[in-house]
Amino acid sequence: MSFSCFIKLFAAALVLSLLGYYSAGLFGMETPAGSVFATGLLIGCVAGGLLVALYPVSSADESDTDAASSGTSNLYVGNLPFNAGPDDIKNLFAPYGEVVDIRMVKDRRSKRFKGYAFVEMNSAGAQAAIKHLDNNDYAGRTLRVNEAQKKGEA
DNA sequence: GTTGAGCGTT
Repeated sequence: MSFSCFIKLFAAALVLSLLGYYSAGLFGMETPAGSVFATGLLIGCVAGGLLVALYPVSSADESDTDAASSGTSNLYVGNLPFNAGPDDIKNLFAPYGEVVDIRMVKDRRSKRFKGYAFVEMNSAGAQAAIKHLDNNDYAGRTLRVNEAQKKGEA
């Protein structure tokens, strides 16, 4: 979420700075290219800041309505192989429901995967995933899939 | 490139 938001901000700033650069060129300004690009960067930063100030409202509203309509719940997924990635988890849970979010827990210090993750998906799919994936063999290990205890979402 | 029970991070 935060990463995609940051990427969007960065992309918006970049695009708008280029826009400012070309618009300055359209005005026929004969200023040095460096200052023109600097002005474009300034415009891009201001516009990007405004965009980010407006963006979370609509985004939160959309996600809230989506979460409320689908009824998401998070699952605790443990005993995962260390070489598993978000795509593997997504592929595991995708057949049972709509996977909204995947958070892989890694060690805060070493940034390494700790072997368990949290998957947020719609409640029906969550129950189906628990029924089908819990205590099942995956890559030589017994998968643990249960409802998460904390950080629950309404 | 390391590890193996575990309910978390921005």
